[in-house]
Order: sequence, then C-alpha cells, then structure tokens
Amino acid sequence: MKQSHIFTKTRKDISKNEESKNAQILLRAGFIHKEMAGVYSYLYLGKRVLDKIQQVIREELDAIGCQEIIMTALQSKTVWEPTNRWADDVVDNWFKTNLANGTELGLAFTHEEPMTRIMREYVSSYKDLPQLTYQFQTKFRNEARAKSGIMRGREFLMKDLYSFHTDKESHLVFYNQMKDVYMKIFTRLGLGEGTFLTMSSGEPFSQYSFEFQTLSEAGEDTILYDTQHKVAVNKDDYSETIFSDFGIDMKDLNLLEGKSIEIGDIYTLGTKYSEALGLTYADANGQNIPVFMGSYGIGVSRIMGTMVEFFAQGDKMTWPEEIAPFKVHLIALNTDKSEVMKSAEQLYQDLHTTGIEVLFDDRDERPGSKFSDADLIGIPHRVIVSNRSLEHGGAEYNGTILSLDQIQKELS
RNA sequence: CGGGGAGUGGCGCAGUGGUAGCGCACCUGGUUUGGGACCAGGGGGUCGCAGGUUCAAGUCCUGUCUCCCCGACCA
Repeated sequence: MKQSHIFTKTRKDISKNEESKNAQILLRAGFIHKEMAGVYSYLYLGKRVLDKIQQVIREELDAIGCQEIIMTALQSKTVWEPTNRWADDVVDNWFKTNLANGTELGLAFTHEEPMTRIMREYVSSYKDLPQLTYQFQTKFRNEARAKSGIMRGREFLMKDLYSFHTDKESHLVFYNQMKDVYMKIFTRLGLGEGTFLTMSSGEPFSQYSFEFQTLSEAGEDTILYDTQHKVAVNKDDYSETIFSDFGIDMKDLNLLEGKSIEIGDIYTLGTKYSEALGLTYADANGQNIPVFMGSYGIGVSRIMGTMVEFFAQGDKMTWPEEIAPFKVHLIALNTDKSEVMKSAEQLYQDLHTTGIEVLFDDRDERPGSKFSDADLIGIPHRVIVSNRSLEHGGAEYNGTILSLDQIQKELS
C-alpha cells in the first residue's frame, strides 16, 4: 500500500481528555477513531492489526480441532431466562431494546446461553462429544464507566470458545491443554514475556479459574507473580495454599507484585448451563446426562491496546512482527529526485510481488515528519531509499546500506 | 452510581459582557529537504443543545446532553 493513498494521517496533538497511552498512540497514528466513550471504530491500519491478532488465534485453535462459527449479537430473553441472567439485578450491563412488535432483545455481552442452546439441537449422544466451538464476535457491555482507551469499552471484539464434554475428566484434559495453547498464542503475539498464567478466585462452578495477565502499569488488576515458574495469583485471591494446585512449593517462589491487564481467561463451567438449558446426552447405557462445559475468552481488541501499553515508548511504537499492520515500512526521501522514486518504486513492486507486506511512504514530505510518522505507526522493519543511500549503492536497512537485491533477501 | 474537571473551525487550545482568535492541518506561490522547515497570501466556526437576563451573551442565570479523570462495579 502506498501511504499517499491511505485516508488517515498522523496527528501531533490529541485531546488532553484522552489520557490512556493506548488511545493516545492509536488515535494519533490513525489506527482508530473514537465514536463515543468506550466505543471506537477501527480504521485501515488498526483493522489490519486486529485481523492479524485474530489470525494467530484462529490458527492455534484450528490446530487443536476447534470449529469457528459466528453467532448473532441479538439475543432473545427466552434463551437467558433459564439461567436467570436476563434479570437486571443479576446482570447490570445489558444493552436492551425491543423489536417492532414489542419483543424484548438484548445485545450479547457473552454467549454461553445461545451456544448451549444451539448445541441442544445437535448433541444427543456421547458419540456427539466432545465439541469445541469458537467465534470472534463483538460484545456489548453497558459499562457504568468506560475507560483506559480500547481496554475497557462498551463494544469490543472478543474471541470466545466453548467446550462440551461428557464429563469432568475429559473436560479437564482439554482445559489443561488450553493453558498451553493460550500461552503459545500470547507468545506468538509477542506478549509471552510479560504474560502470566494467573490463578483467580473461582466462578461459582469451580474453586479456581485461570486468567492470563500481562504486566502493565495501565492494568486494572494487581498480581503476585513469579518470573521463573511463570505463574501468578490475583492479589485479591492470594492465600497460603493457593500454589499447591500448581504443584509448586511456596518456598520456591520469589513473588513480585505488579499491575496487570487481563487479556484472557479460561473457566470450567460444569453443568450449570447445560442443566438450565436442557443440554443432555445419552451415555452408553441410554441414560441422559448433562453436558460438562467450559468457556475460554481472549479480548482481541484489548490485546491491541495491551500491545501499545507494552511496546510503545514515548511517541515510538514497535509492533511485534506477526501483528504489525505491515512487515516493512519503505520510506522514500528526496521524492523530487526521479532516480530515488524509480528505485523506491522498483523495490516496492519487488517486495510486493514476493508477498511481503510493505507500506510505501511515497509522500512528498520532509524526512523529519516521515520518520516521526513511521515511529508512531510502528512497523518493525524500516527501509530508506534516498539520494544518499543511492550514492552508496542501495537502500538503508538497520543502519547499513545494502543493494536492493540484498534488501529483498534480508526481508524474505 | 458518588466526587472532580471540560465542551469554541478537521485536530489541539486561548478568549470574565462590547466586531470570535492562535497553533497544527488544509489551499496557492516561492525557498527548502536524513528527525515533525520557512516566507507570503488564502479558505473554513450561528462558541454542545434549549430557555432566560441584558441595549448587547462564547462570557451571566436555569435546565439539559456529552466527554475525561478518581472511586464503586466488572458475572
């Protein structure tokens, strides 16, 4: 893509009303547009980042046999009443509305109930289990107070996975596998270093659940973590014995305290939803038994914000290689010189045809503003073609001049 | 939901009762060109909305909507 064709521009200033670092950088770089508090549009560059985060998650989930679907955000109250989660005094952040005929609707804040309801149509035997379904879906939560830029919005993109098993044992096998899969995902996303498997106080259905917490000053949570064992506990839930479930002796731990962002979580749901909604299967003896369930979330848009919090330094952002909107930022200086533009254009075409994603800054701007823009946009590989670089025989990459062919090889 | 702050060109801001301004961005011309250039000229705002006070309201009063920060909440 040629930068001169992108409708967004970078900005020098941003409202002092928007304080969070992720919103500052993303707004200034033109990745997102704020519609209202907690509600953001994702523009060209931001959409590309979001897509790449999704793709990493998709690849890892598909690899273990999960099936991608997409459910509706429009929810009928009849699906939610059996679990008592339609009631406003139980769930206070519904966005509710009505059909023209008066039927009450809600915008989904999660999808356990409708997913369970769908499964009821298809699961009737132990032979139909296990099933693993997931989606990337917009969730709506009428937060009393949106904050922290895209980290806590009223509308956000989430990956939610649901697992359906015959019993607790088979569920736990998958559940434990998911701990590793999640860490693998976060590692690929470039957040592995700062992300900890974190024990959290249980849901009503189990003693503990696990969160995946990424260390950040912008976080809303506080964890006690151990870098060597790569485990943590939510500070609120800390107790003397909590680490025994990890098989770790407290004496071996060196606990540090830090603020963190919850980027994912995994829950054992048990039979709460299957019982309420009548999702049962016939076992080998023909007996009807409630399906044993789990749910597994990753905040996709929140991860995008977390990356900015994690990687941006001042006005300079650096996206992880796999997530960056483009792999290479090709910057042409001295755009009035035809040799420069000819070489840059040639390199752009060559990279493009070999399948390398490249953003080509072909704009007629001064070097300083091009570099500042590039810093803000945060593409990890930068190649500069200029009068000077051509005089030295090519383009600049990582501080050295290489021939265009060499650059092509380096980046392939 | 409690406390605090703020709504003025696309963006960031100034303007305490008397002809709406500045910076960025934008347009034209020129000079510049390896870290957000400079000169000259130019376009663009019924000051969140509604009502009121006044000869006169961006400015004062009342109501209302919205945004941000802190706290509570976050299944």
